[in-house]
Amino acid sequence: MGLTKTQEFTSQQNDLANLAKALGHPARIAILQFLATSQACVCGDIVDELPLSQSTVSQHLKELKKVGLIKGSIEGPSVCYCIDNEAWQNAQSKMAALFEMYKDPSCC
Amino acid sequence: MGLTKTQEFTSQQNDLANLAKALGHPARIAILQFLATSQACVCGDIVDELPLSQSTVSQHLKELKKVGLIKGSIEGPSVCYCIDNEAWQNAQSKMAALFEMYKDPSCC
DNA sequence: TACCTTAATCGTAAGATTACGATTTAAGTT
DNA sequence: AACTTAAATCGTAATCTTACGATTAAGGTA
Repeated sequence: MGLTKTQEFTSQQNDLANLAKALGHPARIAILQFLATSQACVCGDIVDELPLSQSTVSQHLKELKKVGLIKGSIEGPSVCYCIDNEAWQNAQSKMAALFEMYKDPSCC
Repeated sequence: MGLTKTQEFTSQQNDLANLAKALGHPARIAILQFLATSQACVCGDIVDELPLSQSTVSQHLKELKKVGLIKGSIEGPSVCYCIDNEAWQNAQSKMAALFEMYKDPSCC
């Protein structure tokens, strides 16, 4: 098959899974870390920072844009990328909420 | 190709990506939520809780075991599943650390 | 021993992901 | 208009993922 049974789960579960999926590649983690630690917007020198080709990096950026974590604004001939603050906060709290569901181990 | 260039990234980036990947499916989110909210260990009635076949659920459980988030102990004819407290705490702080890298938006 | 239950594994099909080179698109420059 | 630069998209190949039915393995019961 190969296709997830999305409709069988809640939208919260799907949202969180999609967010996690977007974080599920070291290149995308690296991109986010790079954007998070750079003070200003980054005008596309992300390709030079990563050990991947331009087209592959562009594909990863697309994935991150899809879940809203980053946004790109056209700045002359290049594109400036930065983290979307609102989406970032939202993702942070959603992920935190998952981990906070489990507290002390009542057994095992 | 289809294979991730793991060796080109740091082990921290790979670890976090693998963790996120494990969370990147609504069924696995559902399993974790189920285990997290149930007080005691769950003796394999997870299949009944999910809209998936027994073999598919078993496969998802395997993925979660692979990253250590859950563990299963044989209890007679069935298996008791629960969240691995240490791995859970570890995952929580790793994920939190990622989100804490970005603070206030310096631009955009 | 034969039977039943529970869960893992096998085999397989459909589809998604990752990666790259090549091409296209868009904006600025000469 | 022709050229350069930056980034998205296209086309494609290899591999991974998701899902299910069928089978196997392990443990308990009649």
